[in-house]
Amino acid sequence: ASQHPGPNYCDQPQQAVSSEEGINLEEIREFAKNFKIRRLSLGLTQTQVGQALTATEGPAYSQFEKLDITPKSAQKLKPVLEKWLAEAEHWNQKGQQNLMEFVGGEPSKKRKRRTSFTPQAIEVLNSYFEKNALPTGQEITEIARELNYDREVVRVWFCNRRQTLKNTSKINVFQV
Amino acid sequence: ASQHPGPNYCDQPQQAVSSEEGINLEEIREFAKNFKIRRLSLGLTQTQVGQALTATEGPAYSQFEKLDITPKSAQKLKPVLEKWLAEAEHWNQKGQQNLMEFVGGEPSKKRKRRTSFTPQAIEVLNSYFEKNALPTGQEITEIARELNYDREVVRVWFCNRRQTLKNTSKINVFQV
DNA sequence: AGCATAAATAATAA
DNA sequence: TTATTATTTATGCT
Repeated sequence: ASQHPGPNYCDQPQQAVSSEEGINLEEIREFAKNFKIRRLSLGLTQTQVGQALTATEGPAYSQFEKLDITPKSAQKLKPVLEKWLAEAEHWNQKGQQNLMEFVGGEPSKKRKRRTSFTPQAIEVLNSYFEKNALPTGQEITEIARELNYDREVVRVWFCNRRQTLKNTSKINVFQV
Repeated sequence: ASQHPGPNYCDQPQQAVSSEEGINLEEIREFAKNFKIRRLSLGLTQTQVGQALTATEGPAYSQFEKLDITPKSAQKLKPVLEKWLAEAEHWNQKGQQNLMEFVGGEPSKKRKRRTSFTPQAIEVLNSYFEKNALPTGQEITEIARELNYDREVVRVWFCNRRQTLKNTSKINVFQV
């Protein structure tokens, strides 16, 4: 029977999976149930919580809204939810206004939208890279200004460029 | 009849024709499909076309191929795309250099040939993956050597394998 | 003719 | 910096 014990793309989610990897689904379900009760006590809807969390924690947690999530993410999410809820309860004690403010108005730190460089920009970046793969902060700033891209985006581009160069070069200098 | 659920790039809205405004959606779909084929024949990426068009015509092309666009904009965009593409093809006839100049970028560097793993190799990879979805660099190197594949290819395989696992194996942990 | 997934690369975590 | 994730692109296949 042990032909393809592996992760199963095609099947419906099963009940008792994933005790592998040390993730305790039962525990997570228990937590979720409890979480719901406490959420309802605060008079919050799933949507409210989901949106608040997405705002503060980024889209990685957006699945919460859909209640559709992998065991792994669930594991990661649990402490975050716990902390968030505790905080919410704390504010609630000081009055519902405070709670609503906490839920409602956070600055959003979603994941940055993936920027796509124009072919021209890439050409320029590459020519700089050839000359110097490790530009100083000053140089980065200048390149960014020349290309009219955000400085941070340019900096990251150089990081990634070095990385892929390392990954793809056939001679693996760093291997033992 | 259990179908695989798979990533849910959910269904297209099934409006047949928005006949009110005399816009023929079917025709637009047809055009988009055709456009993609011609674009690929030129060796151009969506990004390249998008950027070139954004430069000359302003934004909102990228949504076009995905048909993620209102019928109205699509209608407006169609002739623009048609004209641009025809022109691109024209330049291409005079040599790829001309095309690239027209588009505005560097000559297309070819992408790595898609490697196809033998079923045996996949079996081995999967068995490794089951035991450990996150092998160290050292382990990757060894697996690659054992299977006689390029190390980078094996590394990427693990990346993608994690990715699809995450995308496909969702359970409703928060189910009540 | 569409799908599965290999490849590429921007963003983020550690 | 290195390692990994997230997102996009496009190729090889049926």
